[in-house]
Amino acid sequence: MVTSDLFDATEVKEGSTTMELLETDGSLRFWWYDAYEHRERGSVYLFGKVFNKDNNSYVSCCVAVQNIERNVFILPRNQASNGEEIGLEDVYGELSDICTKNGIKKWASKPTTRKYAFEIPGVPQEAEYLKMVYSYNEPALPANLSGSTFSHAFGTQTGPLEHFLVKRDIMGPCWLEIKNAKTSGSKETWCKAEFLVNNPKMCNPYRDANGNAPKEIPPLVIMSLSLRTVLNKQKNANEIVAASALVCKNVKIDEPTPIQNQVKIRFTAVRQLSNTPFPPGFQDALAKERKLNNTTIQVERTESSLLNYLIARIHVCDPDVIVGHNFAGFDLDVLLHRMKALNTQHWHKLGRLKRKNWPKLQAGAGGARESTYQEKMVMCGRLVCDTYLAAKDLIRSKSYRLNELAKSQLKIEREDIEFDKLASYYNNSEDLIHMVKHCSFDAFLSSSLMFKLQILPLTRQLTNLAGNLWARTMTGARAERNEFLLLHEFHRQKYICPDKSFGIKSQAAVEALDLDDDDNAEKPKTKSKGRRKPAYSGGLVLEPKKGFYDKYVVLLDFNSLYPSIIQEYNICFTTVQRHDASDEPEEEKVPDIPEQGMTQGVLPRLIKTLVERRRQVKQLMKNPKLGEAEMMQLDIRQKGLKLTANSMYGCLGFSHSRFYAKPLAMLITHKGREILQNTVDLAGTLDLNVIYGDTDSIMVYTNESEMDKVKEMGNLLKRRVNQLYNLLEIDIDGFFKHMLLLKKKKYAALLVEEKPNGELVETVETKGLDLVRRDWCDLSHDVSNRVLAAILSKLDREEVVEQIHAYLREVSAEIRNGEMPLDKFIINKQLTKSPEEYADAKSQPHVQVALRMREAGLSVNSGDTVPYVICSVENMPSGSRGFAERAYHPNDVKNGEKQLGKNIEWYLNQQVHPPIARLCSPIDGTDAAHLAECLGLDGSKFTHVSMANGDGDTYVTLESQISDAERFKDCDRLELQCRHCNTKTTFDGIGRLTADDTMEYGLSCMQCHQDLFIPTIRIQLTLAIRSFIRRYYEGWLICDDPTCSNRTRAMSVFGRRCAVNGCQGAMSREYTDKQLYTQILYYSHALDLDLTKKKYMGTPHSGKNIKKDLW
RNA sequence: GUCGGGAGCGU
DNA sequence: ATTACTATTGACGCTCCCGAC
Ligand SMILES: [Mg+2]
Ligand SMILES: [Mg+2]
Repeated sequence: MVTSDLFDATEVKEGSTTMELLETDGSLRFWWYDAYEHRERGSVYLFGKVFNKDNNSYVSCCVAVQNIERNVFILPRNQASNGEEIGLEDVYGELSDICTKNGIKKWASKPTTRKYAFEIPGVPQEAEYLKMVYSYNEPALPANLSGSTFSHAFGTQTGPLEHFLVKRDIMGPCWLEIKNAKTSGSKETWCKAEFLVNNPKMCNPYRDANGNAPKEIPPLVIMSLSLRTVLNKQKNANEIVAASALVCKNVKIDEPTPIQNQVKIRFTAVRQLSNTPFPPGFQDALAKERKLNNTTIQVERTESSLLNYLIARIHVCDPDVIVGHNFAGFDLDVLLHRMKALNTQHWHKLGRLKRKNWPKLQAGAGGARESTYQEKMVMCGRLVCDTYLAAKDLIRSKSYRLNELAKSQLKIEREDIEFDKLASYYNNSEDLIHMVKHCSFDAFLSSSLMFKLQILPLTRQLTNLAGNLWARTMTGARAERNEFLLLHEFHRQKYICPDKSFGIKSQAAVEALDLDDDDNAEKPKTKSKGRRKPAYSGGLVLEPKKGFYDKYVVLLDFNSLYPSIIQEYNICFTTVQRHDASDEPEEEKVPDIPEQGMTQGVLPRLIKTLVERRRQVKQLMKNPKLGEAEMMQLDIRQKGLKLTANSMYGCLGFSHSRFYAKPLAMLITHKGREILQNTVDLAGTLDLNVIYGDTDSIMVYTNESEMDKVKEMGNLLKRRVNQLYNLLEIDIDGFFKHMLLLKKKKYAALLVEEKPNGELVETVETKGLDLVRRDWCDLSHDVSNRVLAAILSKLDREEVVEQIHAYLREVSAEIRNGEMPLDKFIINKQLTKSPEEYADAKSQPHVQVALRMREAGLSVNSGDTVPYVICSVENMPSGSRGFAERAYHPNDVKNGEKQLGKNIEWYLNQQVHPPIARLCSPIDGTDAAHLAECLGLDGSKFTHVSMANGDGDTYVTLESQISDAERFKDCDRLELQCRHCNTKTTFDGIGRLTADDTMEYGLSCMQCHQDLFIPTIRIQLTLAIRSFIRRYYEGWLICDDPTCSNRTRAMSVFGRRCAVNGCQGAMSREYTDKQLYTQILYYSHALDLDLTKKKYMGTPHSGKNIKKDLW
């Protein structure tokens, strides 16, 4: 081993007691993964593992780094108010006074050059600062400090941990080489080994002889916890009745070892309920169970003894990671509440730092909501891996309860025990055993989930990229990760970074306040719940050409658009000029892109390295000889790099970020819109039919069925687009054989992929439809899926409609017969606040159900998904108070307490029909009314399309599906007067069938067969079109009730309701926009040369592009 | 139709 | 000597449902 020769064994004097832990040169090699800062003392406790050579195993270890010093950068003013020059001595003088006033006794300073590129106006790009160094033992300088000789003081609030990590360039969990580590006299932690370092510079990331960081990391001890509680209503406390743990002693997180192959230990502790003895036969049943499953089941009399047992086991196992489903939102707070109430000794063994004082706990029974910051701090030294939080971050699911995740991720059925009835399990021994096993099983499930979702490797990767705390990555703090990444990078480049703003107003807060003052009368900034009103405009979404496409659509998509824009245009804090001195009022102006020759900014370079590293990793992954473990490691790396690059943009626009830079975010989205629009325009010039596009993608309808031609068209556009940019790249993302495009962000398509062997594989891709949303029940999903499958199939359109109708009749009968299980009727909705915080709870089913659950003693918090079923209640209290009153929890319905029945008609009307109607809206041959009838519903509520379809949506209909004769049968023919014979005849288009069944082409009079004069045609056509447009805008409305003959142009105040007394009909346009569209389309077709050519495969004798002339 | 409230998909 | 404290939210764009008026 090569060591730095500056510090060698001579420096290490003590260590005889820890000889087995130190290296031969006396240094300590330590893999750290968590830290705790002691702000006032300027010390940081690093937690991690060291190798114990005595018994060849790793032990937990803490290194307390002391004497971390504050660094404050003082920016001198150019001139004093009296115009005199200011020297650093003047600044020093004023600073001395300020220090005395603030009680700072010892400090040092020296001039230092630093750069600045952030949002505080008036700070020069580069300047000589007075760098002030002093101990954290001394008081902090006030935030936003300034004086007569200096304008700013940076870094006054920076804590020791951030300072240490940034200065030492420590990027997440890694091996550290610690010199001069001393064994600490007093044990401050529960770690097996403990050291002190009195100089932070003694801690450095360990590099091997080649200057690389070692790849291997120590195995971790992972403990999964699961609790069972009973709500004591008198004391309003969740009391613990059982606790289970599953410990994996030797987890190599970089290897994909499934949980089955891990070395595991299990134990469970269960106690009596109050002072009632266990049910008869329980001890015998336990003995049997222990033998059968070879597990430890500890029986305790009281909650207090149960907790003592648990804490003791935790201490012995000394886990590095604690796993639990909703551990941070429930178990942790409950444990702390109970240990405090029962005065449990050594409660702080839950974490690894010894404590004298209790943190402030959450109000309430315990486990009511996410743990407080201080509560989480108790855990320091042990990482908390909350599978509930992680799952929310990593996957989309209908619900994030353990049941659902076990089923979808692990393919394991978990029994749904109703925790509000937990006490009843104490009635007999079988039930109690069952409950104990269930508790233990949950510990297993949540560990399994952790392994399956690869939570530890992924979060570690992200942490290593950003250089923050692993424990923070695990709680999901995305913005903070990004801050650390930038903090590290800008510090390396000798920039002064923006300070974290606490109470004081940040740039963003000031801005927000200004806005509020300006238009106070306007609507509040928050549109709904926590979601704010947008601060600037985002991606461009093209108006879709709605309809069904039965030939190939090509999807092209820019590869990570926003990161690429940052690189392409060199967008960075350091490059974009944005302190607009000229124009004060127009704050919303998008800044200009930096000049071409400007040196590459920090941000673009950062992104570039991320992208390049990802490319390398993906290259490595192509190696077929890779083992499973290596493949997994590479894939995690690749994912982490992508996530990190992509999150950069979002954080620029985040108003609470330290690196908030709205102008940069605005510039990026502005360029994004510009790029997409340019792409659309370019496609237009290539005669490609762009049917849709969203932010970074466009879809082109090829009107081709042959893959080769389709590819050719896609590649043509791809080539032409990519010529325009240096780095930015568009790529073909897929080919859709059929596609149903309903609305912006809502479509389904048949994706065709070519396998390496040339075989074509079709998969259905569904975006945004009700099908993919959890707030529609499975019944709705199932029916929609079937209908969608029919629509996307290659069947004749008529057959499709027939099939759909038949299926709907069949399924509605099935539903009415009660053949559907209850599960199919469950609707899931998330709570975005605590249930009692809803102002209008009465009209919201999920809130109603949540409140009822809470009343039953269940924990329901903000962020939980609430399942409910809409029932038909026989004796509704006077006045139908809305459907929310009829919402019940599925368990209540199952138990049949109040004889609840699913409200079949409600489901058919509200859950099945609307999504189906939306899916079928572009499909000819059916409509909402018809679909309703098939479902056995009252179809008359829906306007018949034959009468009027005033919805305003026009659909692309397929030339191949409908003959022109059919489509244009209701259109008025074009009447043209001939200059030669002066007769007015009906002109049937430039290609037409004459009476003797022969084809006739060209612009000639039907009577005298002389050529028609083009300007006359133009005038007559214009007049005709105008008359139709006028007819449309006259806006005659008719009632759709056949018995009512109301025809009016007056728009009712009741919207579409018919104004005639007693009439229940709805008003709709007599002449609809669809009719107008079809009419104009007819004229266009009648005179379109290309279409006529295609249609009749002939050669017209008059060869001019008539269409262009006329329009 | 408007406003308000509530869902959560999309990029 | 002890204690308290923030406060923890990536962005924007686009439907869809309920209710009152
Ligand atoms: Mg993309
Ligand atoms: Mg895309």
